[in-house]
Order: sequence, then structure tokens, then C-alpha cells
Amino acid sequence: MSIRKSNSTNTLNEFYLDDRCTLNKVLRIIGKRWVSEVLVLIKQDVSRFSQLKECLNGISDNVLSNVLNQLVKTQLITKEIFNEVPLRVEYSVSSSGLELVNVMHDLCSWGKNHIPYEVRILPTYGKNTQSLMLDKDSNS
Amino acid sequence: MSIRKSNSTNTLNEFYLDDRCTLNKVLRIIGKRWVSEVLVLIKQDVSRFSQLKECLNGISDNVLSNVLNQLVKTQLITKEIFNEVPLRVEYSVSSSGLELVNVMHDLCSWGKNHIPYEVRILPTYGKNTQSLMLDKDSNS
DNA sequence: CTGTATCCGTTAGGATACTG
DNA sequence: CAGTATCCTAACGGATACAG
Repeated sequence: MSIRKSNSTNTLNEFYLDDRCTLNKVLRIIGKRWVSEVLVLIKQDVSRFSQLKECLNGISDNVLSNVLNQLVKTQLITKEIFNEVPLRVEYSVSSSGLELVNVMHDLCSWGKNHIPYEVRILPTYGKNTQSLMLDKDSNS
Repeated sequence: MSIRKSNSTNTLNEFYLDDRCTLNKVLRIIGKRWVSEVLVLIKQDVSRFSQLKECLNGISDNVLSNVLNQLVKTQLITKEIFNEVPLRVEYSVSSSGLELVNVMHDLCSWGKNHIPYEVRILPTYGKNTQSLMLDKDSNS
């Protein structure tokens, strides 16, 4: 049920962009919420489901599970299952994942240099494009 | 109308992540569809609305407009309005935007090295996480 | 020509309950 | 403990009409 991706414009555009440049694929992987955080946490040896959940305030099981699966599928992390009594699973970052983390570091540096800390990125598609960002009239 | 961003978990999580690391802000800017493409095109001197639209197969006015506004607000590009008869507007990439483009290049390189060309990134949140990706062969 | 406003479908992302 | 399945909602992304 629920055909996840119809062949309507939305999807077509996605394909179009994917073909246009690999960058779009990359961004669709790491551009999703939580993904970068999870990746970095695992790199810092937070390797178990429950630990990750603890670190990530407010993430729900479902979402964490999806993110992990996504990362495994794209081979940014690997999953190791230990058939022990209380069942243990550990994730670790692959070499390709490590490379990616490095680039993300650059990205982060850029952000620190060019986005004021207090700025909120609220994309606000559509009409009421009120910007809570970068126009700090507020001499707060 | 339509409070665009309630203070429900969704938004709270976003704030949480933004506070956690600047990287999340960066990714929310450039992780949106078309954004990277538009940025790169403008860098290549495709500086006008209609030209951009021509280059970007299938983007609609609304969306292009939003993307441009977003980029202007985050100061990745600048907008120059010429009060001529048929009204001319030109966009150009700012210095900070140029820096970002460079990092995005690295990101793209990573992708070219680590994502097979034919792979489709269809995140498929939710249940039926069938992967159209990275498990080719899969003679299910 | 260069957009903005409105409306609308799809999907990402979350809450919850339940399984191995 | 480590997840998956189901359902739900807001927001993204798009079409269209219209305004400056």
C-alpha cells in the first residue's frame, strides 16, 4: 500500500537532479535530519542503539532505526550483530564514512565562519517568508 | 494563517540539532532540492531568473523563487535589480558562497568515489524499506 | 520579465505499540 | 536490548494564476 514514490513531477525532478550531479545524491543522504549526527556519534564510539538514542535528545525508535538502516545501506557504517543473551548490536563507521566525515567537518567550519550562531534556518517555503534569520535587526 | 512551524516535536528537534552543531544548519540550507544546483549555475554566470529556469528542467517559478530568496537571505548570493524597461535582475555568488561551493566540490568528489552512478537514493522512510540501492545483484 | 500568493499532493519525520 | 509496523501530521516541493 501507499506507493511511496509516484512518478509525478516530484520524483521526476529528483531523478533529474541525481543525474545532473552526484552532489545531489550525497546531499540527499546526509541532508536528512539526524543522519550527520548519528554518523559522527558512531565515529565517536557511540556504537549501540540505546546509546545513540540516549545521546540524541528526542529521536524516536522508528526514526533512529531508519537512519541506521539508511547509513548501512549506503555503506557509511557497518553493523555487527552479537548473538548474546541480551542481544548486542554495534555500529561502526566504514572507511568511506570516515572520508565523508572529514568533508563534513569542512562544511561545518564553513558554517561556523559564515552563519551567526543565533541564526535559525527556517526555510519557510511558500508565502509568508518571514525570516528569523540573518536579519537580526534585533540588537539583542 | 497556517502556523508554519508549530512548537511540536518536529520543530523542537530541529532547534535541538541546530544547537548541537552548525553542520546541521549548513545541511539544512544546501540540503534542499535545487539549492546546490542553483548556486553552482549562478557561479557559472547563469545570473537571471529566466536563464536559471531554462537550465533547470522542470523547476517551477514558485520553487525557484523560494530557493533564490533563501540563498539571498543566507547571503550566499547577492541580488542586483536594474530598473530598466523590461526589468532585469541579476544574481551573483558572494565570497562566502564561493567558499561553500568549493566544499561542495569535495562532497561531490566523495560521492563520485563512493556512490555508484546508477544508484538511486530513495530514502524510503517508514516500513517497506526496499532498497533500490547498493544491493544490485539481489536476485530476490 | 521577474517574481509572489494560493492551493494542493507527497513525503519526511514522529508517536506509539508491538515483535525477536 | 534492538528493533519493525502502523498511523499521523506538518512541511516540502510543485502547478497555477496573477501582480509589479
